[in-house]
Amino acid sequence: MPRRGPNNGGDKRDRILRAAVKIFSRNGFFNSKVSEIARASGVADGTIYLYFKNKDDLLISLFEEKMGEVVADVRRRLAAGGSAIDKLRIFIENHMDLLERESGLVEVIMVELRQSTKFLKDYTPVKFFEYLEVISDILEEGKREGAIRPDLNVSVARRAIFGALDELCLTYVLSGKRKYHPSVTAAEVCRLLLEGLCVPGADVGKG
Amino acid sequence: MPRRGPNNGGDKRDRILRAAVKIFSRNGFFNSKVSEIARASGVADGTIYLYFKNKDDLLISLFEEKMGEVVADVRRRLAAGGSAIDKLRIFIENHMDLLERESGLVEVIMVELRQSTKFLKDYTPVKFFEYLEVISDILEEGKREGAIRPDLNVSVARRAIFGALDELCLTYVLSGKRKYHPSVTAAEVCRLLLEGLCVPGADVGKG
DNA sequence: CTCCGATGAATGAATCTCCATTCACTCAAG
DNA sequence: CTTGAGTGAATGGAGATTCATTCATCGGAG
Repeated sequence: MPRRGPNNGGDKRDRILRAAVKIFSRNGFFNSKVSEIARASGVADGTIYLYFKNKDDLLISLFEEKMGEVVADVRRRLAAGGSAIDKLRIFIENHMDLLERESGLVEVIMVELRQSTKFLKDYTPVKFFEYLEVISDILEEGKREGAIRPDLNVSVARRAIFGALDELCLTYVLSGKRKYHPSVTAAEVCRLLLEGLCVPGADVGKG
Repeated sequence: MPRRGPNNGGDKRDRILRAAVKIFSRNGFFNSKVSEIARASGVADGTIYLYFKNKDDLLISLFEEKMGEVVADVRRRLAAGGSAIDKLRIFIENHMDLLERESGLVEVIMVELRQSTKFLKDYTPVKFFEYLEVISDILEEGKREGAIRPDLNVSVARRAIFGALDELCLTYVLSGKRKYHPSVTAAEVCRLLLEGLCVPGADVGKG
């Protein structure tokens, strides 16, 4: 009884997505076979095409749906309140911590999103932009509170912050997760971003 | 006379590499055909295999040799002297400026290097590490001069700096080079890195 | 209640396309 | 004549996608 019948339990689509995360993160999109994903999700090759238009669509759905969960989750954590600086800290810690909770997903996003954003025609990474929005929101709030420089260019800063975190996650993953534990790194980056590289009060030659 | 004969002028290998940069940056590694690169470099398909072991090797050679030139070039610019802070500024401006001078190369490195570092067995991006070394050297020098916080974790900071720059370059490229001119962005990032996000003297709640 | 045809989810072998790589051959130069 | 760089058509393998087929389930008829 548990094997056949239409839409056996309704979890097939999700099983496929989860398997895709695993396979894509292990081999990369181009080196992953649809048949591998089928095997890993306990489904026939053809079944994947009942739920996704094609291999590209599988990857895009993965980005949007899983990234959507990540955005919703971090928004929930931030809603708890606190100052903008607190929130930035929470955001950063949460980002680095994703590596432990959802390492496969983070790896796929880090490594494949660029490729896809650049080469897949008519794909806009909507949920990824939302993630960047979360950073903007925090920075703007910080300005209002007077904690963050009012002349900060938020749209450059949010990219810089994301880029820094992303690169550090990548380092962690590529090192076989041996160097720089996420929580240690998070603290270090927080300080770098908040205080900068210089010794307090040093003349930096503005301009 | 100019068409036939062994190693016609000795520039074939370089023509192939240059064409590869163009094609890979346009289509991505996996969507590029070896025959396209052959056509673009005015060479037969088989000729490519006289100079490179296979398609992967072509990409790796491209990374190492072109990146090597980039490293040598930035080192030359930095040798001029100045304070560590000046040098960091030069480094950042140079990095962002590469997008104008060598956009194809920068795009290939940004988009393909991650894939390759992660999935190509036994490939260590030596020249890329050297590029990171350049940042470390500047930061260490800054510590010695007393301009940079002595407790800064250099190996986290250099990755964060690279990541920030890389992401900003990517944004510029993906926006069709319409948003955030490199030189403007460079100035903004410099300030972010040197002074941080906060208003001077603000309490950040260290620890 | 039982039987039967309709439905459509699921399957996975077969197909179809694509492309990296090879290699038998060409020919300029020494 | 010999050498070997260069060629590009042919090959072989891979893997995305298709589709004819299977079978659990369901609803209506008897």
